[in-house]
Amino acid sequence: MQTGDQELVKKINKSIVLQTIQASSPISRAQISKDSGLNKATVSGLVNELMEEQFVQEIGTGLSSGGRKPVMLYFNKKAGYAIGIDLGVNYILAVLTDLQGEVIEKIEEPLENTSLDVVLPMLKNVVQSLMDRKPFSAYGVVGIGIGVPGITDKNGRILFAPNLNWEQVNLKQELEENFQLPVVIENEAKAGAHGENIHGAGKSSRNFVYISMGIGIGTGIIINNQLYKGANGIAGEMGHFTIDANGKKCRCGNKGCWELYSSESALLEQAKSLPSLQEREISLDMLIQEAENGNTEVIPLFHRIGEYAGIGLTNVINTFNPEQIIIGNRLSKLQNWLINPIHHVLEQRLLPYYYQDLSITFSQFGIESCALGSAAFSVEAFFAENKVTVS
Amino acid sequence: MQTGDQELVKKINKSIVLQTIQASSPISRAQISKDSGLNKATVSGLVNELMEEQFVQEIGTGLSSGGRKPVMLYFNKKAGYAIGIDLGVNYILAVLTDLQGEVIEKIEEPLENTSLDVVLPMLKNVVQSLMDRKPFSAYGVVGIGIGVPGITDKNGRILFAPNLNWEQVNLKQELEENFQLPVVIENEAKAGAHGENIHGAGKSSRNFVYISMGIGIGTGIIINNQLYKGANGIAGEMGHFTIDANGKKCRCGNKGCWELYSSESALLEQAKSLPSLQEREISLDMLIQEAENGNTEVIPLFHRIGEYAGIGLTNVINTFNPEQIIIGNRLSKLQNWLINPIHHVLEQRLLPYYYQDLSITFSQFGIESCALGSAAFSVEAFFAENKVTVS
DNA sequence: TATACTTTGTTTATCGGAAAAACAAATTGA
DNA sequence: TCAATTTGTTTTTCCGATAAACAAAGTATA
Repeated sequence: MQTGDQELVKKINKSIVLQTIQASSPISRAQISKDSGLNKATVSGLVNELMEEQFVQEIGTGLSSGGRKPVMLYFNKKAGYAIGIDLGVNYILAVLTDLQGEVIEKIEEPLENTSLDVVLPMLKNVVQSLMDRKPFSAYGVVGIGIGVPGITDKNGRILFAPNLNWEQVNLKQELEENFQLPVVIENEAKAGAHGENIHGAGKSSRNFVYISMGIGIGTGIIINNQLYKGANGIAGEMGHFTIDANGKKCRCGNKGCWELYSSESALLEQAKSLPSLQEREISLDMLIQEAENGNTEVIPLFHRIGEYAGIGLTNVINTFNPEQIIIGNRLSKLQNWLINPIHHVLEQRLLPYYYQDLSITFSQFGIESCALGSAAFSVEAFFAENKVTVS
Repeated sequence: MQTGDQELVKKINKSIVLQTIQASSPISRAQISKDSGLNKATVSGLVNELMEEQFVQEIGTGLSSGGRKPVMLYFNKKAGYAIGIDLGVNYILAVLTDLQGEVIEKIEEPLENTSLDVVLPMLKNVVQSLMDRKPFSAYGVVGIGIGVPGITDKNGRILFAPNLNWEQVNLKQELEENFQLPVVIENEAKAGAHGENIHGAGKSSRNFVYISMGIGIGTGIIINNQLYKGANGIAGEMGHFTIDANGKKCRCGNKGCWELYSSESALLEQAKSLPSLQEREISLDMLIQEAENGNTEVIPLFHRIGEYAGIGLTNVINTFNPEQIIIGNRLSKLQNWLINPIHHVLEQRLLPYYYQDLSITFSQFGIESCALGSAAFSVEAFFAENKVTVS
């Protein structure tokens, strides 16, 4: 049981100080004291510790406001680095970020074969390349985070990833042994949600749902600035809720799942039967091209996808009453065609109390949310080790 | 911002001590120390304060385990009382409970007219009757909690209660002025969920969803032993998620809402067209009677309601990955007819990872969950005032 | 029956950390 | 030049948890 003692108090306050600096740097000790409510002396002491630990540095003096000039502090985001990877179904996107989540290096590789024998060596290569390119720093690379398109348990085991055709894969152990670094494995949508929460469109919301619209639909639920994982860590499979009780059979066992009507798969499937696209190679980018050229079959198709997105979102919103919905992953490219049908459906189907304070946003990072969120998981694990929490 | 200081430490530890006593009374100071990890001296001090505040009392000595006999402590649940009310669509159920949630007095009255002019005086009467019957105690009645069938905002305002035909009602203010006691207003399903979490079937789960199957379907979401309310306090309207995108129009604006297929309304509506029940007054109790007598039209109807309950539950489970689902309110009386169809549908539609550790339970209190949960809200608010938290 | 050992609960001493107060340093403005 | 102000450190005080010592009350055993 977690009891209260001085250590806990210090951890709480040290976190407050560090977070204040991160959020408002450059900032003086005096200002931190005013913002946080902590005593000046307390702030001074904690700042000194953080400086010894290399997490905070003095940058010089600021402007006087009628007295002694303040010494400005900033968060030393270059004290260490993290690696974040989005293991997609047909690509690997890997980034090296600093402690603030800024991308320093980036590697993107296509994935033609998803068998573990192929993917694992590729992953190791990619990680090694990024490690080799890291700048010198106090703590070096502090961890590796990976977002995967499937459900994972609390120990980082991949239970089931249908689109990769994986079952029961212990990627975490494999990589930890190889690199001697802590590895975090999480579902791709959960990682994306976290990425948006820490660095992206969800920075100012405490309660939102991130909808990853890719090959399928995954979701990440942020409650009180924390990722909700559920009892076994597999909450958020809202792509598989029924929106048509007697609809098409889904691979998951259910019928009429949302993602059968509103996802990249659904889009490509439906595009196949458009007369104007017969005998052509169909891809997302190609459809976008067609729409931009004014193809009068593709545009209504996009609208229909948007309407079904709205129907699913109605469920999400009735369930969570979020401040915000963030739509990410590949279909966020369709933003311009989706946004109106979505709003139209929501206006029709939602009670006004749910709709009035709600904002529907598209991902700031497009496809990078997942890799950034994964890197952020590693950064947090590192800080937690150091008796500080950031988020 | 909530900073860490000694006061916080004390509050945390005092809560731990009180909760340990509540959970394991009778218990000695030494045992509390072992269970909680707090030092003996710390426990002694905090227990003394709790005794001064009348929340804890010594009951005598226990058995020796080879040394000095322990002094046994218990939670003085009679130090105060709370009033909890379930404002149903056609009844008012009010209870007077002790601080542990044990029912001391109970009043149930039918409600023929839901206009505020009728309901408000009745409510006041019922509360006054319970107040008059309260035993003598240190703190008296500490608060009033009310569960209502509608959505409420964070200030206890009833925004919209379609079945009562209420909009924008400030019940809280009205009653607080009348009784000079703190009043908590909450949605009926949220209160029920809380009741089950504190005292009922959900006592041993940290993550569960309570499904209130009454005239409609409401839900209460418990995450980490806490009620999730959403951004505006109106999360959990899962009775209104679409399970048939092009289905019947619902009063909420949406189409194909779950509660149109699996609720008391849906049941009664469908029962009307059964040949064997023509020209008869149809009610829930009457249908149960028929089913018990082996009516071969009613039993399949119950099964169908169960199947649709299962379809909705699939969505709930894919979303939350809960440890437990608790089904309460009036349709919990149909437990014996619903449970098999529900399990059958879940087995078919859920991935095994969601199903394997999940338990589907029916409410321990039947219809009383809401009143008990409402009373519990008041008790907690009272303790929070006293620098202690219980839950 | 005496004595050694255990367990319980209180008292005392110590320690860590926050806050308040005092102070030193740096700057502005009159 | 000096008063007023702001910043940041040092000193003192206070609070609460913990550890250690102790007192009280029991059991077990020779």
